[in-house]
Amino acid sequence: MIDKNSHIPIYAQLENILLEMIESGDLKPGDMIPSENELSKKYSISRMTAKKAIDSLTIKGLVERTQGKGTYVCSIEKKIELPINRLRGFTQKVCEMGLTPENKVLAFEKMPCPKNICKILGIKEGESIWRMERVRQIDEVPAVFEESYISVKLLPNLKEKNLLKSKFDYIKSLGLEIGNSEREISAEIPSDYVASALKLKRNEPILLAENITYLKKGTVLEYSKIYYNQKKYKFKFIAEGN
Amino acid sequence: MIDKNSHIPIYAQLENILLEMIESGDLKPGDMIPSENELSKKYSISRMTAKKAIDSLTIKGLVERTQGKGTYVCSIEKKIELPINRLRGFTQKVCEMGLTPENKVLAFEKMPCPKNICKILGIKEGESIWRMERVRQIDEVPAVFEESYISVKLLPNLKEKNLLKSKFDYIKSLGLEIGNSEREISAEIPSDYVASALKLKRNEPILLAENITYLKKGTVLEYSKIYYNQKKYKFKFIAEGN
DNA sequence: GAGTGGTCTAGACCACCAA
DNA sequence: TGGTGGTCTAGACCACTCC
Repeated sequence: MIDKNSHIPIYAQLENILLEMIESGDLKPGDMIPSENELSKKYSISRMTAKKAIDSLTIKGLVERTQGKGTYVCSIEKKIELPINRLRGFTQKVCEMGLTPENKVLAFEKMPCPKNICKILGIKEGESIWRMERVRQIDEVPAVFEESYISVKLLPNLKEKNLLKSKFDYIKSLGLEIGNSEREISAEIPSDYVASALKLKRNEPILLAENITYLKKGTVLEYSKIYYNQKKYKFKFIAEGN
Repeated sequence: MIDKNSHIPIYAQLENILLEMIESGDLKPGDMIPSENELSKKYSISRMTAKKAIDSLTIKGLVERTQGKGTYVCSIEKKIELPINRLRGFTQKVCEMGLTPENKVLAFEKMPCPKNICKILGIKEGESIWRMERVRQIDEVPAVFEESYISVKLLPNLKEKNLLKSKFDYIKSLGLEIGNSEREISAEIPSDYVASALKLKRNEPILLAENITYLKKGTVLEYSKIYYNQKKYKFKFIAEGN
């Protein structure tokens, strides 16, 4: 079963063995997989090597580990669909569900604009900006972590309480017209800070969208980074054929 | 510097130390970071613990390791922009650059349709489908790995050579009109097979798009999974404000 | 208290790279 | 040949869960 003289590392071989057991249905969603001790005995390998194999399955999202309990094959949960090609996808979806989005504000501060963000927002170095961090959730389940930068000149009277509801609703209420957003999307391993804000384990990959949002008149309104929790949500849009 | 009695693991503390050295510019892109041996001596920790810290920086894309050479801070490379909201983003971009896309066909076979894919394609169980794997690249740099399923009934005369150029061009040449595609996007740790096809290291996160592509008349043309290489490419689209 | 995973160690052998 | 990272070991202590 495991060839210790193979050029393929033992942990990779064991990972493949477990993978096949999961894909073949030998191990079903919700089942506990053999413990590190069992595996190390069964295959005559060290516990650390067995752990490395299972850890790899963990970050791939196939199993879930709990200290004291064991390692279980992940269930295929029904995920909530969010349209990622709309700025207000989350707000819209939550409203459709008859709920209101809960926003937790983790940071709200006025600060001098750092060089790199000045360029993006098109303002002078040293000008004041708002820096905000929010977690947006439904039923205590975090959906997105949002880090956002807006010029103070544009929103001089912004208060933390305006962030508890839709930020764009507040902006619209000031008579500003919001245009489109350039969105760059990538897969990232988040910092421990972001991971814990989204209640995720270390080294789980997540979607990141970096956005430059414009006003209809063309000036830049906001630069933001949005981290999406894939555990409970899935992200869709339509790609055009032509 | 490192508190061995802290509830924060030593490897996480060391990772943060190195992270700050990189973010502060103390370690610049291209610089070699201290070796595992140096770090284990300096902080009186074991080499395995130092390795764990550096491995974490590796999957975050901050450093690159080479056996025999050392670990180096990643440079900020200029990436090629690909529009992810168009089915033919890659082909279009390559043409704009005055090149033709190079496609490598890794698999091309006729097979009975598995249950889950039957549902998606809207065909009967046991009907024949084409299963294809391609890597699409520019200058030997893989951009995307594509796994695709199409009913044989729709394309009875498909040949492997039709996959060397644009697949959609071939389909159009048959008089079929391609519509839009439902695209679900996620961040994933790829299998070792996909990672090596894209010339990536183990456990690096990548973007995955799962697509259901329709013909204009409404029937399903294709189910595909596209894995995007973020090392050299970045993926953009416009999100609508309203 | 028994079993689980989380961390850490000190040492080993290997493959790879550069000088 | 010496230094690097890649793998693996056998053992240790801990925190957690469940009974």
